[in-house]
Amino acid sequence: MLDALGDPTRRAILETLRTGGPCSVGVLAERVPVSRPAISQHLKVLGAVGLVQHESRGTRNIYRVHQAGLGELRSWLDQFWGDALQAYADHVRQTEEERK
Amino acid sequence: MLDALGDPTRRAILETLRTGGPCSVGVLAERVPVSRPAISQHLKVLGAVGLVQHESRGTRNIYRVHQAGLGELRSWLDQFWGDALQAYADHVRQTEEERK
DNA sequence: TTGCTCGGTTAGTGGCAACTTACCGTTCGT
DNA sequence: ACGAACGGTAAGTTGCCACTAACCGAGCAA
Repeated sequence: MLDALGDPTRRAILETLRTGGPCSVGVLAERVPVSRPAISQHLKVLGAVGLVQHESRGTRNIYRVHQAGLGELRSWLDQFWGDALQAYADHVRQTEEERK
Repeated sequence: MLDALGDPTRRAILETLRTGGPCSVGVLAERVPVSRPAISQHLKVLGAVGLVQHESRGTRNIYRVHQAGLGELRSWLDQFWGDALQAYADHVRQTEEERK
């Protein structure tokens, strides 16, 4: 998930799909400065983690961003946020007690 | 930001700081299966993007997760989410009109 | 069917980044 | 002041991954 978002090219693909709406692989290859096979490989990765969804229309595949992956990221972030605050509070309390 | 979160070892460091609370570099090196210099380098990266904060206490540096970076990630995610929905709605409306 | 376009797959290469080893500055205890 | 512990930095190596070139299958039009 975060591994998928770690690559700048994959983020550029997502950005293109976000701002321009769903489009085909060929169009993506025109807008993102890498070859078409590279686009395919990145779309495979993005699809595996649920960040992208595709729909066959004739010979061309239309890709769009998929909210499922974004939702997973959001819940992960919320959990991380809460736990970090909790752990920090615990740590403060613990060091307070050690000071006594 | 997302580049920093793209590395598994860095996520392990954050996970350790999250669950165990703030701790020193040496302790982190014990809990995460990499050498101490590697920990230092990763902490440098995490600190550069505001995901981690450190505080010198004697010779040892205590690191903890910093909410600033998490907040930035959250706002980015929220914006991305909204724009994706908007772009999708636009695309649906556009294809509807093309169908006529 | 034949030709054409679109796109996924494979093989191979190059570059980057994560890791370790060695070194050095800093700070505390004795 | 001396030694030890802690941690950041430099240099060097290795492994992985992003990329391209070449190939192949699938669907549409003539």
